[in-house]
Amino acid sequence: MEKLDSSKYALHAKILKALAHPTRLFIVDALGKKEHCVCELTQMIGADTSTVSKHLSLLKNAGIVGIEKRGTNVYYTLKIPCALNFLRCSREVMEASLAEQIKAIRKQ
Amino acid sequence: MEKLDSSKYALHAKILKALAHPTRLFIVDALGKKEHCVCELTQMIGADTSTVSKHLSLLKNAGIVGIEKRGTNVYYTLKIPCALNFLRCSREVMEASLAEQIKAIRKQ
DNA sequence: TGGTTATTTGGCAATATAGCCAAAGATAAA
DNA sequence: TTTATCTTTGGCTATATTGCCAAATAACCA
Repeated sequence: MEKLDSSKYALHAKILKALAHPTRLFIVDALGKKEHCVCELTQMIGADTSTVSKHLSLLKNAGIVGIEKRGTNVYYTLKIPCALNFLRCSREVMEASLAEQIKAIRKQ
Repeated sequence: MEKLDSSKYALHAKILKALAHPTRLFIVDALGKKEHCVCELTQMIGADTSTVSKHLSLLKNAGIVGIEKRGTNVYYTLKIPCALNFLRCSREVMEASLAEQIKAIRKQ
């Protein structure tokens, strides 16, 4: 096992942190189906454009999404399809976790 | 696709957030090999016991680890082995991301 | 019981994050 | 150039997170 202070864990954490927000998960999910410009995503999400833009910039920084400018629009694409496996996997974690919590509640 | 305000994304994000810290990734990695008590993890990590305990409690809350008390020790175990697939997957994301960044630097 | 070790919890300060508004940049059309 | 649209950035406040110390709790042993 690598040492804690090695960069491995920090880099891992950075990727996970980038994905660890409901809005950003929604964005990754949407981009997994097709590219979208900021204005489309803004409408789907229903937040301020600047807020959505900042989420996108965060995802771009983590290398998860990429951009393509066309006219005045900026289209975002999912660069790492593996991120979707991530989500599938996290669903399993989530469901196992929920099942456990339900069991715990019933025990009371 | 589900709506943004559905609980799906929030629950996903909660799991990811729980994993999104270098120390907690280290812990999950370590517990993937064998159970450990708090004192062992504390020594490996080199932080205050209370800090490690709080990280563990956070992971427990997310349903990722479980505990077994033996004597005065509390042994933590990885409850969701899928979390390790997570890490493998995130490694791919990370490596793809790094490769991209290196490419970007060379372009300058 | 009292003492010892292991763990958790409360409290605090430093730092990071999220989301809004307003302003600045960028691009295209008139 | 002016205008309009799309996007990003700066600034701000509210909130959350992290990590340490100190104190409380738990379990065992003498």
